Amino acid sequence: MSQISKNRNATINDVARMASVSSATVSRVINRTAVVNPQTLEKVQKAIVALHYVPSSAAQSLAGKKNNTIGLIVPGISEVFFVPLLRGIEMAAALAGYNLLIHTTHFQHQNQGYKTLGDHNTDGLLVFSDSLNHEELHYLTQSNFPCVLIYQNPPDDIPLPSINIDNKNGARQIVEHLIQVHQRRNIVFLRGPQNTHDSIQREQGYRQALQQNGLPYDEQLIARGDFLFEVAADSIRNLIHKGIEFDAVFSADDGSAFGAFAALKETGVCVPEDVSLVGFDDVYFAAHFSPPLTTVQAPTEAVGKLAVETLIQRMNGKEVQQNILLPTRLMLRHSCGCKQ
Amino acid sequence: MSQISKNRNATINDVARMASVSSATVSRVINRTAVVNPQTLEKVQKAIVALHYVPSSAAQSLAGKKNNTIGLIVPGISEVFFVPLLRGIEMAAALAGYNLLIHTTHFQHQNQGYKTLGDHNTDGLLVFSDSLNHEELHYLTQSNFPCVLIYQNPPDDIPLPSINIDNKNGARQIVEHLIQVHQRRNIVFLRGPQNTHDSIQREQGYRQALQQNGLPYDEQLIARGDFLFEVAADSIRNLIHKGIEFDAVFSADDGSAFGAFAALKETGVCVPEDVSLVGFDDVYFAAHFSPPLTTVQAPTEAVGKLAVETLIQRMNGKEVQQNILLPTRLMLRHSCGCKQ
DNA sequence: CTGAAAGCGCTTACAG
DNA sequence: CTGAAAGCGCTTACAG
Repeated sequence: MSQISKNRNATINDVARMASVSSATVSRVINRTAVVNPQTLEKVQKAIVALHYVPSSAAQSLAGKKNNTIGLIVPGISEVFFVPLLRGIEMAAALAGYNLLIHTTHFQHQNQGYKTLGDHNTDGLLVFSDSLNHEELHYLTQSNFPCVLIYQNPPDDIPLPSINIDNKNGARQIVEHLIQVHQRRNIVFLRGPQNTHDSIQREQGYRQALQQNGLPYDEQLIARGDFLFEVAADSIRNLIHKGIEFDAVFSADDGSAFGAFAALKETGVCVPEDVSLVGFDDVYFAAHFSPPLTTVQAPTEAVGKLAVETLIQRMNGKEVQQNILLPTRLMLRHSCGCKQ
Repeated sequence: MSQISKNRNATINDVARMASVSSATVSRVINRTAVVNPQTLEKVQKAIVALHYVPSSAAQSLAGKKNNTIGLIVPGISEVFFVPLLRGIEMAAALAGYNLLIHTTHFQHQNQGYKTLGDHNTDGLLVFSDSLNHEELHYLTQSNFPCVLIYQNPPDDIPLPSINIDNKNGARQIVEHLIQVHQRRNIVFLRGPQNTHDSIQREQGYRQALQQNGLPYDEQLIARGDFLFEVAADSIRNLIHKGIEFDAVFSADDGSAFGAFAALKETGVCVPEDVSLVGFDDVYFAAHFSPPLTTVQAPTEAVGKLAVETLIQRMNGKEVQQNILLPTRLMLRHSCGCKQ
C-alpha cells in the first residue's frame, strides 16, 4: 500500500529522494528556515504527504539543540485545583508550538526530580509550588536553564521569575468584607498546610484586615485546615466543643470551607445566619454549593498561561519581570450573608 | 566550579574520558545492559556524579529507537473528571519509568492531532474518548503503533484494546435501586453528550432497569444533561414547566446531577423527599454535597493505571485482553432517599 | 569484560 | 536558491 516498508517510517532522506532534492532542502521547507524555489517547494510537499512523513523529534532535538518541549514539575496531581492550572499551561504551550512533559515528584525529594526533566529533554521548566527544594532549584539555576516558578516566591539567593496571585490582598479584602459589611468580629481562620506560600500570605491578609479595622488577633481563632475537607471539619468541631465563640470562618481554601460547612451544619449552626463562611480559590463548585460560597477568585488558568508565556520569553533570552502578582477578585455570594 | 564549561553539558564522552573507558562502557553501566567489571563500574559512576552527567534523551531515542515516553491524547482538559484519570496514568507511567507527553486536540479534528504524538516522539499512545476520529485511528493502527483506547470502544474494523467501565451495569443498578428500594416509577434520565460511548451505555442500563422491572419507557422523561450543570438545570426547569410528573432523576454524570438539584431546589422540590436524585461518577464532592449524592462510583484512577499497564504490555509485544471492563460500585448516600 | 566504529535522522555552516 | 558534509550524543553489533 504505502511506498515504504511496513516496519520503517519515512525519513527525511526518503522525502529528499522522492523529490529529487537534498535533505537540506527538505529541512528548509519543513522549518521555513530559508527561501525555497516554489516548484521545489511543491515537489517536497507532495513527497511529504505521499510518504506520510513526520520528522523524528529525537533527531530534530539532537541536531537542532532544542527539544520543543516545556516541562512541568508538580508535587502531585491534586484535586480540582490542578485542572484550570493545567488547562492554562497546556493551551499556552500548544499555542506556541511546544509539547508538554509532566513530571510528578510525589512529594518526595530524592534529589532526582530535577534530573527527570532538564535540558536533555525540555527547553524550559515550570516549577510548581514546593516540588523542588532549595538545592534542586540552585542546581537548575546555576546552569542558567530557563525556569519559572508557579505559586511560590524564589529563595532570596536564587533570582528566578515567579508567578503568584495576590493572596494577601485577596484575603484582606474578604475578611474586611466580613467585618465591614456583615459586622463580624470573631473570625476563625483555617490555615493551609504549614509553610505553604499561599497559606502564609493569606494569613497575613487576614491579620492585616483585623488590624486595620481595630480588631484584636486572637490565637484561639486560628486552626488547621490544611486545604483538606476533613481536617477543616475537625477543627471546627473542636472549636465548638471547646466553647470558643465565633461568628465567621475564613477558610484558606474552598475545599476546607466545604469541610467547615459540614461541621457547622451537623452542629446545627446556620450559614450564613449564625456564622458567615468564606473561602479562597473559587473552585469548580463554589458557586453551586448550598449556600453558594463567597470566596476569592484565584485566576488559576491565567497563572498557567502567563507562566508559559514568561518561560518562553526566558527561553528566547528576553528579560522578564521577576515576580508577577496576579490580582484576585472577590466573589460575593450567599455564604457570607450577602443575598444572592 | 564544575569541570565542564558553563555552556555545555557533560556528554557520554566526557564521562568516558574522565573514567578512562570507552563511551560504550559508560553506556553499559547507564543502561545495565551488560556486565561490567566492578572497578570499572565504580570509576564510571564516580565520573557520572562528578560531571552531573545526565544522558541526552534525544540521543538515546535516536540511537536506541525508543522514546521512553507515553503519549496521551485527550480532547480537552475538562473539570474534575480529568484529575483521577491523569493521576492514575501519571503514577503508572512513572512507576514503569516512562515520561508522559500530553496532547490536547481541543475538540478539533484537523487530521493533525495524531501527528503531534506518534512514534517519532512516543512509544505508545493512550487515546481518550473521542479525541481521534476513525481515519486517524486507522492510520495509527495500520502502522502497528501501540495504542490503547480509554473510555471508548474501538470501531469494528480497528482491533484496538480498550479500557472501559461497566457503564451499563452501573446505570442499571442505580436505577433498579430507585425502583425497588424507593418505589420510584417516573424516573427522568438526563443524557450525556450525543454519541458519547459513556452516555449511550448508561442510557442502555437505564432502559434495561425499566424493562426488567416492568416499567414503560417514557420518552418525555428523557432530556439533555450533556454532562453540564446548566444544561441539566435547564432541562429540569423545562420538565417542571411542562407539567411532566416525575419522582426521580438519574443524571448521566454527577455534574449534571448538581445542576438538576439546583433547578429542583429553586422550584421548591425537595430532594430526596419529593424527588430522588442520583448521578454517575462519584466525583470529588459528591459525598460532600447537601444532600450527599447517591451515585455510581467509576474507578477512574484505576482506568488510567490499567490503560498504561496495558499499553506497556503492547509496547513489549505481548498479547493483551482486547476490551477490559472495570466494575463500578453503587454509592448509596442520601439524595436517593436512603438515610445516611 | 571492553573498545572501535557505524549509524540513528536530523540541522547548519560553508561553498557555490 | 541548493547541495555535500560534518556533527549532535547516544546505542549496538562486531571483534577481541
